[in-house]
Amino acid sequence: MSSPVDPVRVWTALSLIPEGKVVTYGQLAELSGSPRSARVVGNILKQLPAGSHLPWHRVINSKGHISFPQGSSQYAKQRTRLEAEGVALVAGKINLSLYRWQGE
DNA sequence: CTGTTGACCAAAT
DNA sequence: TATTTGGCCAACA
Repeated sequence: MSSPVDPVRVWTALSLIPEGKVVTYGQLAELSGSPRSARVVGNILKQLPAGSHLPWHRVINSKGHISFPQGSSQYAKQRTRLEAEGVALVAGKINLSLYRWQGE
C-alpha cells in the first residue's frame, strides 16, 4: 500500500521547520506522510519557484551534508543562509544531533 | 512497455 | 573507515 507524494503536504511540513533547525530529506518525507520518498521530496524542492519564501535551505541529507556540489552557487546560498540563522558547518558538515528538528 | 535518472538512505561488503 | 549495492518513488525518453 503506497500513498502518492502530495507536494502540498511537503510544502506544509517544510513551512513548519523552525529557524536555526534542519531536517533530512528522509525526515521531511515522513513528516509529509510518505516515509519512503526522500528522493521524490528532493525533486519537489528542486521544482520550487525561485522566489519561494519556504525554508528549503533547512533540508540536508542524512550525512549532515548540503546536497549540492561544493563550489556551486546553490551550495554557497544554502550555506550562507544556514550560518545566518546560527547553523554551523564544521568541516563542511552539520551536526545533526545538535541542529536536527525533533518535530512538533 | 522497459530503462534511466535523481537536492536520498541504510545495510552490506 | 570507505565504497558498493539494493531499495525507494516519480518523471521522462
